[in-house]
Amino acid sequence: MSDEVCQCTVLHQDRLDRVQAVFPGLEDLLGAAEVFRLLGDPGRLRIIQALATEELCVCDLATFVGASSSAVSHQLRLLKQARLVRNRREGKVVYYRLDDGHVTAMVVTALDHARERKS
Amino acid sequence: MSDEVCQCTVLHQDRLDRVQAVFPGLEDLLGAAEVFRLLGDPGRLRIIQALATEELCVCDLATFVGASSSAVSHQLRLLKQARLVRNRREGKVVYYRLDDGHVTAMVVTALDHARERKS
DNA sequence: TGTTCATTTGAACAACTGTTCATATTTAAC
DNA sequence: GTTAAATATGAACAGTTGTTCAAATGAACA
Repeated sequence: MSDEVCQCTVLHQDRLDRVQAVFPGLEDLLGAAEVFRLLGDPGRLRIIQALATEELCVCDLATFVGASSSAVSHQLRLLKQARLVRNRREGKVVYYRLDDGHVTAMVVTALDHARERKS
Repeated sequence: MSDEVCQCTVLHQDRLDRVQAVFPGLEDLLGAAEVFRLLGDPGRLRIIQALATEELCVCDLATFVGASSSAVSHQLRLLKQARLVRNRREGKVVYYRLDDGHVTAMVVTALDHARERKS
């Protein structure tokens, strides 16, 4: 987005003031956007949804979403960086699970929205 | 993602069966992913966050996020298609607001996550 | 040590996304 | 009708993203 400003005369400055007053920190907002961005890919969301039910290894996930383990591993790395998933190693196998309940809550809400607003 | 399958011998078929059992419809999952994708852009999320507080017109939003009204209008069209925002026209001005409470709930949760997991 | 398997990582490439710019609408006021 | 203002839309372009492919870890076991 650029820094261009429209030359409207009907700007509602009072409303913008109220919006500014409750605006979260920019850092937090960017963090939230990053979480949403990661959940916004169908493949990753399928991974997340699977992990909401069971702890699974990379191979399980690759089979489940029908992708290469390399692709899944790349995605899991991103999800881990954003603290959406945790992992533990057991021998050669690495198991992944959701990091906390925030993710599940958001997925449930998004599914509700999608179901109610079906066109 | 391709259709490649890994040749693991330690697949946990029982776990995958349980995951499959509770899996939502593919259509719903794609809808949820689309919602997340739209929330995943910082500019759009800022728009959403502003609309969570006040009903605003395109010019207000353009000023607030520091973008052209054209750019904002493009984004609002996407948000409207996904039923995330509604609009009403009053003369030359079009006012936008959130469509329902789902969005606010997800944003609050994502902000919580971002705040708790700050590295 | 050498081998095998699960996973990870890096680079490159195709596909997608958001902005810009120019051009339409739509409505109100003259 | 004309003009002006707010918003919308289409095409094109730059930046980003996800996958693939090849190569590299890390761990068990003979």
